[in-house]
Amino acid sequence: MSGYHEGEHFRSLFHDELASLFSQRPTDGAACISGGPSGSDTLAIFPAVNFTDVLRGSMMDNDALPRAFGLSCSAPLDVLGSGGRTGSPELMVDVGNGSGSLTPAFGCGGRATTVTPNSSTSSLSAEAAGEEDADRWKKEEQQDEEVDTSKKVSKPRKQGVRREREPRFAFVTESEVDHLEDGYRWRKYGQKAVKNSPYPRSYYRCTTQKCPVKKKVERSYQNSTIVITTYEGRHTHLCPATVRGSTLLLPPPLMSTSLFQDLVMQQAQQLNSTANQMPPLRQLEFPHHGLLQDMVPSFAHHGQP
DNA sequence: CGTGTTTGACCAGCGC
DNA sequence: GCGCTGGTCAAACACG
Repeated sequence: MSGYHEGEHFRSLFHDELASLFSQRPTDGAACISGGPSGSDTLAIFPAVNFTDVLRGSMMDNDALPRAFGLSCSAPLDVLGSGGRTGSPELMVDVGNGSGSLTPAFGCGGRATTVTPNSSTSSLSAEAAGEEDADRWKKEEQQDEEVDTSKKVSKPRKQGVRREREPRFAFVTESEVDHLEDGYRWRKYGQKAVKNSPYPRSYYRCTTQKCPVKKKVERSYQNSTIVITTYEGRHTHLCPATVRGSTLLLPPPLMSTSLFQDLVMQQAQQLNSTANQMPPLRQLEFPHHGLLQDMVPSFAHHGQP
């Protein structure tokens, strides 16, 4: 779809932040989980927080995630779609500096982050493109209201049906593989060249019937080892990898990556939903890998509408 | 044959 | 109006 011109600004910020992130040298304060896709490690970067605390806290406290990203709890989250808008609300993380910059999420609040060779480094922006979408959707709303009387569309478009606002979450992963295994099955439906980037952007759709989730995968033009995965929407089904027995059957890297992404998405979605609607997730135990299995039953609940 | 990928065409929105 | 760009579609193709 169009209207992503604001996204160019976002992408610019995005890449700048990435560049600064990966140019930083390690210190303490960055939490991580090990294990990653395709045999590499995944580091989940959080600004000056301990991931264990994030997870533990998040299981018990809806403010944990925004705190983890250095967001003030007073105004960390702006749930769009509340202004009389229909459809699912958009989760937008206002990073709190008023500029829409991703600095707190990626800049680690002035702290550096460990990135080891051979490692895959992941960071998350819950609705990284929130601000752009806010504007875009306002426009779309206007267009929706104007309804297609003037549009000459060869293909029939749903009339009178408002597009639902899907939550979007961007993951930044350092990996040599473009399409990171995350436990879900995806069907590629498009690929486009990205402006100012030698790397194309791939479009994937969840293959599960009626599941609206899509994701975009592209590489950073500044650092070809960085893969930016943007998820849009929420799964209406269980993770196939989880359903197939248990994640214990998955190789550890896959397991942790999937669970990590699931976890963060879950958290973001949980933050996005009205409080207390979701069943409480079980407390996690970290960093014991084996205890990750305890997460599985909990995650079996998420993605449920 | 079912599933997934590739790829060119198409559409919509924006800026000039 | 035109060109550019992001996003999607769908036919052709590949593969197990």
